[in-house]
Amino acid sequence: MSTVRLSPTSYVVLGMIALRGPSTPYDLKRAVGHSVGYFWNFPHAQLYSEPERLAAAGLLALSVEDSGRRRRTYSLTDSGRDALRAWLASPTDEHFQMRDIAELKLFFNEVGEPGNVPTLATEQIKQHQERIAVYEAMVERFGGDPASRPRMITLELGLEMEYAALRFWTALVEGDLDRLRRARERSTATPGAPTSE
Amino acid sequence: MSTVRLSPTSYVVLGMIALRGPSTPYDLKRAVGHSVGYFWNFPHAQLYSEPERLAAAGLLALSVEDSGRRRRTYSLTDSGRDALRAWLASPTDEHFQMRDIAELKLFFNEVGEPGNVPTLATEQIKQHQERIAVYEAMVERFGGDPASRPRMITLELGLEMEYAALRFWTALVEGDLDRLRRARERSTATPGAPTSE
DNA sequence: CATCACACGGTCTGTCTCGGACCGTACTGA
DNA sequence: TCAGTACGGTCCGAGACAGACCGTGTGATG
Repeated sequence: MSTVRLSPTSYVVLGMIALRGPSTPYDLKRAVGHSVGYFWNFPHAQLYSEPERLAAAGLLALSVEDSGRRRRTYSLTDSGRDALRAWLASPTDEHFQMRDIAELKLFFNEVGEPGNVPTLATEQIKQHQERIAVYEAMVERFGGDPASRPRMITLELGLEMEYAALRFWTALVEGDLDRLRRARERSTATPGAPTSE
Repeated sequence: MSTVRLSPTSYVVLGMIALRGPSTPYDLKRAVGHSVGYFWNFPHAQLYSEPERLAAAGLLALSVEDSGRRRRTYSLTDSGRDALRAWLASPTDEHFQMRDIAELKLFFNEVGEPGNVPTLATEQIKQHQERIAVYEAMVERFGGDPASRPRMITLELGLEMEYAALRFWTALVEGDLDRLRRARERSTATPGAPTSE
């Protein structure tokens, strides 16, 4: 019941249980696999340790069922729901973080062979196309279901990002970054002044 | 001289030293701050411990200078350069990872108040605009310098991503995700088949 | 009926990562 | 001479992470 620091991972767990109802870690593991997992990956071991922490903090309630195989089912307590709601309503200060090995390699490419870049770009184009196809398939499968509609919205963000990357690597391999730049400026209704901090 | 596992962080260190020449951790800290740091953040403490590991593995050479303040200067060894080059030439298997708290909140928003979403979106729009302004300023400052040109290219990727996010949140707040979708499809020369597997 | 393979459900471990608090040391200028 | 502040660095505890590993049921097979 002591207070703990809640990390994003904590909120993923709370959130998943809020959306799905009482769940075992294994349930979470599978559910995460084809939803949040796409844009916030973490090892499945966390889905066993994290609920334990949250239960210790009183945000989840544990009920152990022992018929046949041992199963720990966690459900949201009132204070768990409160914590989640408070987080959802709180301002988001951090900017998103990208971790892109390809971008790193590009940054340091001067040190290596010039030939590396086209290869890299070609790989990336393929990967992003594949990922786009996966996302599109998900939209196709679940897009019709009104119940899952709200969660599908984040897919649009994901797609937008994938396309952005795809356009970049394509332009790079075609040596046409300027056109990219121009298209970008055209596509956005004038971003306005940077609202000096 | 024993072998170590090289993480992306290791390559950031090797890469920075390759680009800048011999450096102290503090140099790296500052250099990272206004370059790689934008798309691959890590705590500065790593910039003290990581070079040590790399030196132990023979990829960096340490020279301690003791005039006045103690300074550890690391420089690239041949095998360090080789390791970096090999990495640059190696295929990149992992997809990029995003960590976006705002996206998480959006995903779980059904659980909270409906009013949260517009607020969130507005915040995000502002943040992305600010970040775009920072990037543009960097382009303006360094874009003219041919020496730093290669490294500027990654800024284009960053900008492309920022604009993608900006467009998404803008569309969301305007309730016009469909237009976003259509614009996306128009903007890309047909992505082609997902190249099975 | 025995047993084997395999999906299920879960645990554990060691190593790295992450922030952030904290601490001397020089230089600067009042 | 002293305070303030940039410099340069260390340390620590909590979490994140990958991945090896392990019991348990179940259905197929001989």
